[in-house]
Amino acid sequence: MPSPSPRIPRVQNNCPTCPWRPGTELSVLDREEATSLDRKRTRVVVMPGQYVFQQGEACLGLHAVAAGVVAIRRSDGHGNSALVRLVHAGQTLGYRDFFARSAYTADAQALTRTEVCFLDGEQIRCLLDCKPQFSLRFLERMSEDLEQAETSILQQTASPVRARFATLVLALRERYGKADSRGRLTIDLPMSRRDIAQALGARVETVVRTIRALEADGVLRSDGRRLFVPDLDKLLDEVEQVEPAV
Amino acid sequence: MPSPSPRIPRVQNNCPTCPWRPGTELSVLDREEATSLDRKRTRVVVMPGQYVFQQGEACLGLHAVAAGVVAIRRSDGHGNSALVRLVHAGQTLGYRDFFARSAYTADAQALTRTEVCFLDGEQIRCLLDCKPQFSLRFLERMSEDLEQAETSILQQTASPVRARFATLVLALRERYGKADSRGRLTIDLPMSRRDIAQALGARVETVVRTIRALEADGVLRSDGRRLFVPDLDKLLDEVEQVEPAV
DNA sequence: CGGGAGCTTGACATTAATCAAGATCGGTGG
DNA sequence: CCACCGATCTTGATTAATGTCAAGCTCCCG
Repeated sequence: MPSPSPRIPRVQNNCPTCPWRPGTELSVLDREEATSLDRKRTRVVVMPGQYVFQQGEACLGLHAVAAGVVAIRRSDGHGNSALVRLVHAGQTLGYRDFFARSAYTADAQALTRTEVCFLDGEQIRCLLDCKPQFSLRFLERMSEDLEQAETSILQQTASPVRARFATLVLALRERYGKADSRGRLTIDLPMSRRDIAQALGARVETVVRTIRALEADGVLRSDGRRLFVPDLDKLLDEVEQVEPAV
Repeated sequence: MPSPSPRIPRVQNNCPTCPWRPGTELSVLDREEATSLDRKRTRVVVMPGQYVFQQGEACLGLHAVAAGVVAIRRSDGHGNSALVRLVHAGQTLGYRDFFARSAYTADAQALTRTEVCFLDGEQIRCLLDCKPQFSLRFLERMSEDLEQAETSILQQTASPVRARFATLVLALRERYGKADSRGRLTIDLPMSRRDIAQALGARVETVVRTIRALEADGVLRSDGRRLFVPDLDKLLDEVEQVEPAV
């Protein structure tokens, strides 16, 4: 079933029984460990536009998204910023700077109403020390993120905005799309034009025009944040590059 | 010859006494552990242009660069590729796909004559399991790499090629530059124009013109792979963006 | 010497950014 | 309920940055 989080699961208010835990790095913890982690856990509700953390703040532990979507942004001092990644319900958040023992080097901004648990750093470090599999899970997780970051670097120079947009839509499909019986796809984008632009490394105007162009070519139709994709293959074609035959 | 790495240290042919080890993630190993790792260690010499590993190959362990420089490249199937990072003597190599338990997702190409040790995966996994600090060191290392990758994503859209080139040169300064008594800098780039272009996400022609422009503005002089920077401040200024006063 | 790879330059094409209005949407207070 | 407001989205005209294509050049290596 392709509907990962249309309705937000009722998240239990403690770690040992948290329905998200099996899917996270915390899955390797036993009940006792989860319980002790839970004791110092705190949870906050973050409204759209608000920040879970911001660049420069001290990183004192790990976050876990219980509901909602969070955008990770990097910005320089000149008003430029890039949306580096989305973090969804059921994922841990802000582990990078925690492991680097540095202050936050990115902003985490809620895109929707979001609930976030905060896990005490000292306890996490303790678990990292005595539970090798815990570290290993994070090594895997960070590998994925690094892999995606590198893909994104390559794509930014190798593909035009149009193809990058298509790639983004396809990536969002799994979480935010649903197909009808005829295979036609509806995708509710979790982000604004501005966010899309920052994720693609382009300007808002360029994103809008790109969407128009795709509409003109019958690849999709767009209504605000809702996209209709009548034929997935056409969208997939957009990702491909023109390559002269040998 | 432009002597890329001034003098290559005489690297001992075994892990426990390897002069590089203290600076790597392997520094947390005790003598015994290093010795056992050494038993299955192999070492190869890789000539410029040759690959330590290539995209798609199975990843069976870790590499460690004993001498030389290795470029990590990602490429798509259309002849595009990006140079995502350089790995220098004294650094481990290829850990990302090892932790992800996947085949290599990048190429590692020697830029100079390079010597590389290969460490058996099974032994590494064993150490990861019983030596928490070993994993932690890799978590730190990967954090840095991820941080740099994200910086690079931002920079690619936030700064023009000229500023990106200046940033690259400044990053290479520490390893490949030397200053004379008057603070004038000479930097021997370890890479070709093509490599520079791929690191900047630009075309070779654009890189050449950018260097010309910097010469015209007196920021540096260039002779093949050798750069002269008469005034470091001017180069630092190139990294800055124009920002209107408040 | 000769040949090829890497480097350089020029002319030109193209993508995407910039600047400048509008249009639309969503919330808020009258 | 409606009018207004700011934020977001859209569109058009223009420009700037970079890519593309096509030569020549240079240097190293056989």
